[in-house]
Amino acid sequence: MSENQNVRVRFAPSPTGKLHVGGARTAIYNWAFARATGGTFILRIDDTDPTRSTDENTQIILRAMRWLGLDWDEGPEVGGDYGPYWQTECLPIYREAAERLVAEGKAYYCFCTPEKLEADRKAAQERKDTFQGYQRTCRNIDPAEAQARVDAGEPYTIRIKVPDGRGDVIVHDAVHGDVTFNAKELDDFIIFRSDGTPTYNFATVVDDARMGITHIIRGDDHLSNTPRQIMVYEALGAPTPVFAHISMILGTDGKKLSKRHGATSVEEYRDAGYLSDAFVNYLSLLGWAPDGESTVISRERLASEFSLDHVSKNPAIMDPKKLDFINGEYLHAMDDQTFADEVLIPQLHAAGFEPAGECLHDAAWYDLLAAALKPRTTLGPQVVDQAAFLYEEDAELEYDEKSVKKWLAKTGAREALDAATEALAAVEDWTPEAIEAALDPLPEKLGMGKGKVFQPIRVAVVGSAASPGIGETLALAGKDHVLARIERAKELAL
RNA sequence: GGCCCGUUCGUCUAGCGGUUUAGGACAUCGCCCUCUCAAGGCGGAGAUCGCCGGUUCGAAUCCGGCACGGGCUACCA
Repeated sequence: MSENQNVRVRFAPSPTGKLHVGGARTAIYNWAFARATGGTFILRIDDTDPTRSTDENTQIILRAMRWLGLDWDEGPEVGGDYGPYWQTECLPIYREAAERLVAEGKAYYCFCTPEKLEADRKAAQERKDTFQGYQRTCRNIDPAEAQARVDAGEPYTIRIKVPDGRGDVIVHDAVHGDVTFNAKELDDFIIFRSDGTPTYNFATVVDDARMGITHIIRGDDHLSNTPRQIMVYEALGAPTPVFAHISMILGTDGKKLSKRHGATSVEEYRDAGYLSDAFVNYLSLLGWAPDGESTVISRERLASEFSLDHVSKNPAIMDPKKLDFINGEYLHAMDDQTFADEVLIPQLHAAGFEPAGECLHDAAWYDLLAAALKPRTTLGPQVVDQAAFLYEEDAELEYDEKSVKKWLAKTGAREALDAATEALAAVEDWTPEAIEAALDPLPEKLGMGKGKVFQPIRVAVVGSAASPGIGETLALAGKDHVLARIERAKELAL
């Protein structure tokens, strides 16, 4: 990747809402591309729309970026040599750039009212013109006259002047290849509104040029706007960057992602218990594949192997099942200690099983619980249901009806529980190994299958027929509780 | 209306004219392991590569048309 020594990329969200998964993936690709090429990753806040942009949203986005682990080299909080990194602070810069284009004859004042534009558009439609854009009414007004009208206080916008005979405008796109547009189809579009604010297509280009952005990785809804933006680069006399338009992320029904698909924002995934690494892993593979084989890709690998030519062109449907699988892979790869500290214990606190800031058991107990639950968990909060039986009062433990019917209310169950009581009461060192050593001889002694013996014990202690191994389960529950629960369950056993 | 983009198993994808009886992963199904539930191991099913033509000895791969989906065409971003 040494050919891209001076790569500068940017992620430029508008703080008009939370960071959604599509935006997150765009951010990830920009970040990964910068890291893989040894370039610079810039974060810029595109808040030109003051009515919809809020500071709160900005904070949410910054928080999401940090959670995702996408560190930026320039931007809010870290600064940089190409500031400001907030568009609202750049208004004079845009103004100056636009005025300069007018002075150079590359842009012009337009005095058409919205009503006139609307009427023109309608007329073009009725005439069935292939071109339905701006009719260039004000393009040839004498500059001196235009200036006089501006000075007189007449409302105006500023339009870019698409050069006559510009011919084909070619967008060099790293994922789509060269995409050709005919300049004749391009509007003399507005770069400055009558209220004195710049339009998006102008402001971004001014900033991207000013910041020396070399590659623009963004959603492919911008592809059609790109030739317009190229007109601005050319008017500004700035080099045009390489573009990379990435596809959309869709919901499971193949439609645009929306609330009815469940979680759409990064923070919702964080709150649901997904691991940052797993989430980034999943999202990066949604539209990019290093080799077609790998499913679990470390952040390090992403940051060293990411390349634009392996980005796919077609929209991707979000698959929650695969996200869960990958999250599980990361969970299972943790050591027990880490799983206990970062997943298990926080979840127990969140569930209210243990009082905030306090641990009811010793470290060894949590490690044992972690070891027992880790392979059974693909998403953090799942440990809550699995551990719930450990936090019930013995007398209030609820029995799952089906499990009782299948294992307790059966002949032989009573016999098994009696034998268990005797064997377990004699266990001195209450560890999984010792418990299993005590229980192991029972099936043969009683002449029953292992299930016939162990399942009634399990249901008695857990309340249901599913739990980790019997040794671990009983060890975690504690000797006194186990014996009490078995005693209580005998009433249900035949 | 015009312009632009996209289309490989249910899903994410590999594939860049012959090595492809189209590979992997998730999901699904079955088997093994087993005291249950998971995890893990093994295996199965699943794609006439959107459709129709063309180029070629040979096409998922190149070209054209069509269909379907999406985007832009705003004093939204």
